[in-house]
Formats: sequence, structure tokens, C-alpha cells
Amino acid sequence: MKARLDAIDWHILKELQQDGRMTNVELARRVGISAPPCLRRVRALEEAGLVKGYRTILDEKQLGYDVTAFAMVGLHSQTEADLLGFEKQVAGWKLVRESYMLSGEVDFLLKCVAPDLQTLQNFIISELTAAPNVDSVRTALTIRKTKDLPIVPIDE
Amino acid sequence: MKARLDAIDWHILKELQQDGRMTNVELARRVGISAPPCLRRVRALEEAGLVKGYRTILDEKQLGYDVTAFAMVGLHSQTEADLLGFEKQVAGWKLVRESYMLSGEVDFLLKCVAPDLQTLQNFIISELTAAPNVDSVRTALTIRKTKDLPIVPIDE
DNA sequence: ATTGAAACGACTAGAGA
DNA sequence: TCTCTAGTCGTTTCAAT
Repeated sequence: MKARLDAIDWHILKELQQDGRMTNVELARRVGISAPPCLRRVRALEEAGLVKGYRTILDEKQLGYDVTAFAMVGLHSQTEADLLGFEKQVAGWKLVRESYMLSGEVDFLLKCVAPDLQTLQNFIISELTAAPNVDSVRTALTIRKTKDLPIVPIDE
Repeated sequence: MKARLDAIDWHILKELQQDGRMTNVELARRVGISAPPCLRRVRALEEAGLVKGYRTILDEKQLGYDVTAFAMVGLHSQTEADLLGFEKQVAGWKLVRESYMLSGEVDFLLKCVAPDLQTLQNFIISELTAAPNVDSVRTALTIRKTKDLPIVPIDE
């Protein structure tokens, strides 16, 4: 599963992680090779699944989504079937944008985005807390995001 | 601060959020206008800060970062100066990739990525717990990421 | 605001080192 | 592997609406 990459591949990944819309010629220039092999490397990295996709980062506040919160969810039962059942529920909730299954007392961490507090509270009470197998829910509002780096710590 | 967008702008944001590397002509085709005005709209959205950037999503596991964990940090003092002081520390820790200031008993939620458990534990014990003003640290390992959507819930 | 045309530059296949 | 060349296609400016 682990990939074998040379220095140029790492450099490509580092540049793309920081600017996913960089043109191939600019990328090639930065990593010090000509455009055709650079493009082939990018395609190979996509093919291998190391590059999972390209995403535009939007400003959710300016778009009317003022509230971001984390919900820590404990379940009654943690059998694989029940975990999958809960995941399926999560998949259907539009204001849950990210979900992590955790070890420890909290079973799931859900990142929720809503236009306002009211909408968030309605969701927590009417949907999340009311869902089958949900034992406990603790919610924390985010005051601000204080750091937001691409997920892979490639040395810079 | 809120932006006034028409249906085409929303459509552009929706498409770009899902595929940040789409060409402008393809984007224009999808939203139903010709390329030049489409490009000007995208530039305007970038200018207005609604588009904050473009990012490539990498597979951290394949790249040797097997461990993702969340650290919930409580501080002794929550004066603005002390919060800023902690944020500054956080900025310097390379394996903390995202950080959120929260309301409630937990002051900060840190998303950490490390090559292995050992590295994570070293960080938690030697750096995080040892940092000035840090009161309590609770850590939860992620077993799997069960949902990962772009952050703004544009209806699809 | 938009379209359409045109110049410019990037993308990408192919040939050859 | 790479570089170089060349044709195709995308980007971006501008005139006109």
C-alpha cells in the first residue's frame, strides 16, 4: 500500500497540495523537469490513488454558513453492524460535512456546518439525538479556525 | 460581509468545490454560459475572497502518515493574550494540521497527523502537554474517516 | 452584463536521445 | 526514463452588442 516516490514526486505533491490549480508547465518549472514527464507523473500519482481529488476552498461564512460545530457522539452498541448503521445515517445528514470514527469513549466526531444556531440546534435535537443507537451527544461551537493546513505534512 | 450571488455564481462554486481542477471551458459549459464571462466570474469570486484557494487532496496513509488523532485541549487561562499565545504555539507544530478554538470546557480541538503512534505520543507528551498554559489534553485516535464532503453544503 | 473572434499560451502525443 | 517538437485545445483580451 505504501508508495515509493522519488524527490520529484514529493515535490510535485507538495506544490499541488498548496495550489491545486497550478498549470502543468508552472508545476514542471518548479520541480525542475519539462512539462511532458511532469504531466505523466501527475497522472501516475492520480492513477495510484495518492492524489484523491482537487477541491476549491470556499469561505463558508461569506456564503451564509455562520455556524461550525463539532458533535461528539457516543453510541449504545458498537457492533460493526451498528457502526455501519450509524455511518449510513450520517451520510444522509447534509449539514454533517465530515465524520470520524474514534477510539475511546466518544465513538464519532461530526463536523457540522449550518446557516445559524437555530438550524444547528434543530438538527442536534430532532435528528442526531433522536437517531437510533445514539447514547450521548456533546456539542462544541467553533469560535474560530486558528489553523488550516493541507493534511499531509510535507516538509517545506 | 455576506455576498450577493446569482444562480450561476452558486453553480460555479458548486462545480469548483467538487472539482477544483476543472477547465474553464468545461465549467462554462456546465453552468451554461460562454468561457469569458465564466472566467471573469471566477476571478471576481476569488477577488471577493469567496474562493480562498485550490487544494489537492492526498492519501495520507499511502504517503506514510498512518495516524490521525484529535487532541482536545483545555487551557488554564483564556484571556485573549493567552489564547493568542497558544495559537502561536500551535502554528509552530507541524503535525497539527487544523486547529479550532471552541466554546465550552474544551478550548481547542487539534487535528494531528503523524507517521506512527510513537511520533504522536512523543508530540503529545513532550510538546503539547508540556506547553505553557496547557491544563488538560484528551486524545482520540481516528479509526476511519467515514464522511468527507466539501465544507459548504451547496444543494446538489 | 453578454457573445464571438482572435492571439496567446498550455496541454499532450509522438519521436528520438 | 528524459527532452524536443508540433498540433490541439484552453485561456484571456478585446470589440461589439
